[in-house]
Amino acid sequence: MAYEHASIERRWQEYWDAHQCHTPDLDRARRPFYALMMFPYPSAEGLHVGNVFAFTGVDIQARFQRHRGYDVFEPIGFDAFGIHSENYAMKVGTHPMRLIPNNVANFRRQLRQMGLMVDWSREVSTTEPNYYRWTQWIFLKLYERGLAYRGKAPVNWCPKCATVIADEQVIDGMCERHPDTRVEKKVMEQWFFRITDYAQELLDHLGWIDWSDIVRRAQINWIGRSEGALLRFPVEPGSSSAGAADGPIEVFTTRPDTVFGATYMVLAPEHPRVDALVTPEKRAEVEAYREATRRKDSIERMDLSREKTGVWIGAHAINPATSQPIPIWISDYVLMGYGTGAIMAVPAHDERDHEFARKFALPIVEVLERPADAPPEGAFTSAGKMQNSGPFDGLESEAAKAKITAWLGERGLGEPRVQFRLRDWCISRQRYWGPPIPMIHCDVCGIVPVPESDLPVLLPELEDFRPEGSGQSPLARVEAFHRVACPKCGGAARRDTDVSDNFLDSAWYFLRYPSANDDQHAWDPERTKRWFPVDSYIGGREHSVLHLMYTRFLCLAFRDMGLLPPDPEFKGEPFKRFRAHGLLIKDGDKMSKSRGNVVIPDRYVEEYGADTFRMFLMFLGPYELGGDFRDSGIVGIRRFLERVHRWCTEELPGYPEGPLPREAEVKLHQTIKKVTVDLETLGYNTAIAALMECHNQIRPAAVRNRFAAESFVVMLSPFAPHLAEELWASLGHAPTVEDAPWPVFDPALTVEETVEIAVQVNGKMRDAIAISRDAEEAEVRDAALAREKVRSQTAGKELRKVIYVKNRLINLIVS
RNA sequence: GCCGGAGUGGUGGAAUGGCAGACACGCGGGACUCAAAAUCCCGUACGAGCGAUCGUGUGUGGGUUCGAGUCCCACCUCCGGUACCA
Repeated sequence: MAYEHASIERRWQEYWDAHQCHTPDLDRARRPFYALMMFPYPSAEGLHVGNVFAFTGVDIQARFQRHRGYDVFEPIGFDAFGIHSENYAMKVGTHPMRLIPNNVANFRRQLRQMGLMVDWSREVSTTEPNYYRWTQWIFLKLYERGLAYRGKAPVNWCPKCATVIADEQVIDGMCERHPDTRVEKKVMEQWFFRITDYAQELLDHLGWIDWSDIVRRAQINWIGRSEGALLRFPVEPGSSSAGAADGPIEVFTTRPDTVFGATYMVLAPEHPRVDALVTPEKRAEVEAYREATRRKDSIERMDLSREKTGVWIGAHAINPATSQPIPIWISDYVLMGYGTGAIMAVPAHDERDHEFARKFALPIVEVLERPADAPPEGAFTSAGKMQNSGPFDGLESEAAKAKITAWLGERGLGEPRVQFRLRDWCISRQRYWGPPIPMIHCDVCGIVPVPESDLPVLLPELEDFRPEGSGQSPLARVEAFHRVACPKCGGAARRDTDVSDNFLDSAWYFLRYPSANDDQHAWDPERTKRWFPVDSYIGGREHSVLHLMYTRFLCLAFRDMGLLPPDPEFKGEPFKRFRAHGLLIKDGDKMSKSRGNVVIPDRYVEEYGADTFRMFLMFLGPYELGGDFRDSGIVGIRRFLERVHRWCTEELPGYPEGPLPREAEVKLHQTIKKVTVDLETLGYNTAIAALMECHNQIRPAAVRNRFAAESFVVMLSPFAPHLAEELWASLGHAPTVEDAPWPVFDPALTVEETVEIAVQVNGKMRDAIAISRDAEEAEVRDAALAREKVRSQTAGKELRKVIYVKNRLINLIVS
């Protein structure tokens, strides 16, 4: 009987559904294991093989744990809010409310045909009111806690998206979604979440959480902690009468040791003090520069090769160390968004300041001795011995940092300071396709949250949902939505017409899954206690800093609000283990819609079956590195599964029952060991290779051995679940193979009785000898020396030394 | 610039410092067949040789070691991330 994948896969998918095989009892599970895959973003093109690659890796993990006796919960949902969907809807001219259900249905069909062990009874969808009411509820909770605030800030504005986008969505100054569109700066009033309150804790936890190293590093860099000092530079009295009265200008520096070399200061053009500090005769020039900066888009501003520009604003500050007046400049190389938006410029010891000073002929004072081996020109940016620094001359600069900070501190001119690169999370989006922000603006009462009992704030159906480009959300055009009575005073008020960032939708979805059908809570406390944190989360490294950081932040905040149980072990971290999988490469390029090289799985599933396709994707390369997708190899997997099928269903019944030959038995036990380890470490490609090797060896033995056949089928099951069910039944078992325990190997049977030992002469391979296991050196040496090939190499020479690695190799050193 | 990752046969890729190329694809040969497909078997890094065999070989150049794809140093190339962060 041929391997007919279509009927086999249909049969078992129907069986799983009919018997609810993948719907664990969430309240009574004794050994819960939460296997999470990343929320798919259903697009019209449907699922592509990149998604399948990702999900299959999760499913294999889930099935493996199920065989190990865990109650596995593997949920899925759809993340269909957001700018991607909205832009696509505009492109095809269909309303997202009508478009999304079709896309989701198509996605669901494709996912089902892959044979994932997904609990379809707990599917969630971010665009459903019963989901986004809780997204809005989270907003309210953060607001209550003081973690949501309204701020005016220069934000990234994409003219094509016609909305504000996050820093993280700006790629090289271009919009993430429109690589040809430069992102502009625009000052707007926005909602922010105070993720920076958690900067230190988010950083600390990265020291111990079990996550892919690459993601931990990316987050560490993103948080960007740096230690230094906050220094105060008084404005020179008289140089700017209006500006001096507002107190000193604060700067952040990591090099307080070089403060004696600060010969000028630079403020960001947007710095709020500029207006008051500028002298009348300089005002016109300064205004012109500030206007030019405003118009400059971020790509221009970030271009490092560009020559430095700037304007002296006419005023002076006092260097707090030297008490000398230094000029105050503005320049766009100082960013308002980092530190205080102002710097002390030390041209001798900072490359940027050096370049600027050269251009504008500002004084350069070296306050560190330049070692003889350092280049004589340019800024000297390393540590060194202090000079021209008054009482600190001769000190090592590293040691001087704290001393100078303390010395300035005595006069109230400085203090130690830790600065983070991480910024608060801008939540507002001036778009249509997202959950409305549940806030009301009242002229009398100010900002008033929507009462919880009024949630959800439904997103109105709006035929023309295009953004205007004015910065106003399309929702502002809907009078019935916009105008509302103030919940506090009852007077006329206005709803916030922005929607929240799509990253908020996906920052808590895994909390919703176990409580997907709960109308009373966002997440049921008892269930959450049992299923949180998530045991295994596997996803793309493109989410290293955005999704994964926001998610961690929310969970730490929920923990502090008492919305999540205290957790001394994982300290509120949502994912016990996170692993980043690799990307699929196609024709030397990463597979993506924008490159137009995506591959759709349907054709392959139809022709070869889901099992073959799953296994093929896992065989392409190391799961955590990704692989090169070329379909030429898929027949290899197909042939393998056909052989296994034939072996189980046709050959085994005719074979005599009996033990495997020793060699095959050893191979079997070695394979169990190897596959077990490989599944734990996501080494799927080598696990498959090991199964093939094993099969190639036990099949020719031509015996019917229960343990061998059953072990093999169970090990195959995470990769090829439908076929494994079929074979499990053919071996005489009742369904389902998922309940079969993972095979256990006998360590004594993982080692051969005789081993082949490599023989080297002077480090060069010359021969190999078979000898009994754990043989003593003398025995191996004598055997080696007796070999013809060895003799020809050692003839007439003296044996100087023997290096023997048991069961591996012997190296004879002769002279 | 900085931080990661990767460079191994015709191809995808294997290799706790110990026989480089497992496992596959492809290719060559054979069996079966009237023939083909499918299947099965054998071979397949490169060079020299009829051959046994010998030599060379994991991006480049050095080094450590009895022994290096693996460790160290200095480079080159590709991919990803990030960037006037003071």
